[in-house]
Amino acid sequence: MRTDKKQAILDAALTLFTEQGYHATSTASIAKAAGVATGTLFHHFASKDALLAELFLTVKQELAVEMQAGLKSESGLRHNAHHVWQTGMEWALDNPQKQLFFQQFCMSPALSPEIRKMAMEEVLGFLGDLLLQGQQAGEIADFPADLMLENCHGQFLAATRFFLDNPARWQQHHYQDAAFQQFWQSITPIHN
Amino acid sequence: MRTDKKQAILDAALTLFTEQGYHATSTASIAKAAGVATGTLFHHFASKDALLAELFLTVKQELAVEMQAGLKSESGLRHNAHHVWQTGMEWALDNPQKQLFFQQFCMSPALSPEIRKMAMEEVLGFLGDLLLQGQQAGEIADFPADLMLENCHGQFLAATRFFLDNPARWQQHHYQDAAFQQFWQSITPIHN
Amino acid sequence: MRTDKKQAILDAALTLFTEQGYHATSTASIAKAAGVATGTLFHHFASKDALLAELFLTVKQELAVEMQAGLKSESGLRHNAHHVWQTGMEWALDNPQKQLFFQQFCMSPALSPEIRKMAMEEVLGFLGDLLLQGQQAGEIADFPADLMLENCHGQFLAATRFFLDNPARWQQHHYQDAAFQQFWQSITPIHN
Amino acid sequence: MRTDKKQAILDAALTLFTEQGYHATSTASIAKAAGVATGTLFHHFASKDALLAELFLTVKQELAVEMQAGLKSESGLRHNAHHVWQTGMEWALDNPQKQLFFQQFCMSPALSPEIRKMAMEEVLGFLGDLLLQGQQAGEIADFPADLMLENCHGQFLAATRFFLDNPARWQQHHYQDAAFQQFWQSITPIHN
DNA sequence: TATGAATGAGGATTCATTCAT
DNA sequence: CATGAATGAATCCTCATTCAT
Repeated sequence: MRTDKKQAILDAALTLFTEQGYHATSTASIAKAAGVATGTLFHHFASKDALLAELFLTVKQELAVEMQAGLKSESGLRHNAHHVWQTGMEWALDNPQKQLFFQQFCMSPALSPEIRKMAMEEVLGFLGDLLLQGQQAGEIADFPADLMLENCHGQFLAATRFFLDNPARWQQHHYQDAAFQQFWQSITPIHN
Repeated sequence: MRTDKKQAILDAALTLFTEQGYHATSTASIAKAAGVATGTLFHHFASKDALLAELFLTVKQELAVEMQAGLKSESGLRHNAHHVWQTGMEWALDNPQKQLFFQQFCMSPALSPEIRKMAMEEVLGFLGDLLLQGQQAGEIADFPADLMLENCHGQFLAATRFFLDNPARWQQHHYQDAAFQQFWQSITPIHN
Repeated sequence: MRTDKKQAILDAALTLFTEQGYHATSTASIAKAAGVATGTLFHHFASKDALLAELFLTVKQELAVEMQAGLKSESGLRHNAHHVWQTGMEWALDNPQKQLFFQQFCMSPALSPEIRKMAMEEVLGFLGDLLLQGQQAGEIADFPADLMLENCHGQFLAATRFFLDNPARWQQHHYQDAAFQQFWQSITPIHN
Repeated sequence: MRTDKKQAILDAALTLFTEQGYHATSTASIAKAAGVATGTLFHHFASKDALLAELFLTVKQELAVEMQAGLKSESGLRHNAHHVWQTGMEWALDNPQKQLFFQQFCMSPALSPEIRKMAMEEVLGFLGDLLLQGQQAGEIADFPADLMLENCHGQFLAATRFFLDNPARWQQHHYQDAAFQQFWQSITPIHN
């Protein structure tokens, strides 16, 4: 009951920001959609910017938690990589709103660079570790880690974009497999 | 002399939209930065939206022209792929403003979907042809073409993002090579 | 303990109203500065207006009490006049916050005219009596009483304003003397 | 025609600020009273604060010009002093709105200290010169100049306050005379 | 008494667009 | 073509006040 209205505001903002964009969404419309008064929004968030920032961090954290959940250190690297990729894709397809939100705002100047960086490190941090372990084990190609990380991120965004635009394809196994296969090939050493 | 002011407006808009975002940039500030009166902007563009659309198409076309310039049908596929990739990267690094602009607006709801689609097909069209030829020749992996195209786009965006953020890396050959290598591995058949 | 919080609110309001003005000071900021919850303010005062009114009357009364304290009917008029002037000045300099508050609000439309008039008569009432006695004794010039009263008030405000702006001057005796001397000359019969 | 609307805004602001106070007057109401759109106000003034500042300086300058108009260096000091006092009083009574405005805002925190100081020096500057000349000629009492200036200002404010509150008194010559006489006595040496 | 979340009307300011010059 | 004053709807945010706890 304490966080009821605050959560309602976050939910409404997620939908509206994603559908209309940050600037095109008025705080009044968010409040209305959340079923609260305009003042209430500003009781919980210092400003519209602060609302966006908190929303972004919240969503990003949710994905991060999800992806790290089933990692097992005893499994092989390929297995773990596939698990992370698959979990991420499924989360994105189960939460299209959130993925579209993320897709849109991870490049937008509406979000302050600090928040963007903070959110990125939260998710990409553990991925970086995975890559490094793989390189040491010789299972991952020996490209510069920072470049690879950015590339992985780019492929993940592209894949979710594609399947969100063409949901029917997600049901076809060779599409699912191709998406991961392409990703995996790009980061593994050239033979095998 | 005829298009002097129009060009000045386009230039100013490019910079301001990129730095501040579409909605955060007022037409008045664009006019001021371009050294013209507020009214002048509306002599050359029907609306702010129209200005953005024209700017986006202009920039996109510039990149498309650049990338297709040196293609030679008699060269091998890998050669041509590398040429396209390299040309694209160099254009992006030579025109950071434009690349950042593109990066930002190709996902933004500020741009109408029609314009976005129009621009995309202009660039990705010829790339799609390239991929198809490659698959028929067995030089490109047999993944679904639409998925691959999206993935290529994603990797290109990721690479430019990386090198624009870390310009010094572009001078290091192993970074340049790794970027292309990762891309190339992801689309070629399993290396045996 | 009963009036602890009420007094804290009055104190905080005095400071904030003086520094920022009535309308620029929110009740929330007063409550915060007083260390109480927003609602508490409205348990002790019916409204923000009522808080200002009570504060004004309180401060004004304090000055009135101070000035009348040492009056002795057996002393000469000049002595008593000097006593009142000096006491008033000292109070103002010892309570700069309160004097500034008074200075600001005795002309402001934030205060209802009734409150203003009530407060004025409280202080100026006994001064009017003093002046009248002096005129009857031939020690005070024969100017219209109402005009003189306003003039005295104006000179008092001017003097406190001056010494509050230039505190160091108050240590110089010829400044202190000159202030009173100017006041005294203005109300005594032509010196022959 | 150029300054038509700007002047209308200044006029409307003068009336409304004086009657309701700065914060209690909305920019929308000023625009409405001036017969212009809300946006127009902000086309001519950067902010509500800037409008107040410009208004204050304008009004103050008008008084300053008026008071210095008929000064003649060949006239005696008393003559000039009376001229300045009388001119000031008449201006105040002819422009009650402006005098009330000034009365209210010369102490209000709504006005920035810099603007206040600037305005004061404009008016009080030449008065300071007059006083100094008088002291050198032995016609003005030898009180500290800065203190005297503040005192003169205070008496002027008090007198205009009185006559604006009691307009009928201004028709009675002994009231007019008494006001000046009190002022004059306060600044002249003790005998004569 | 005390609290502080909730309210929603109201306020300052911005901005795309128009139009008379 | 070019100008820039004018427009007024729309926006973000504030704030005095209430009330359930």
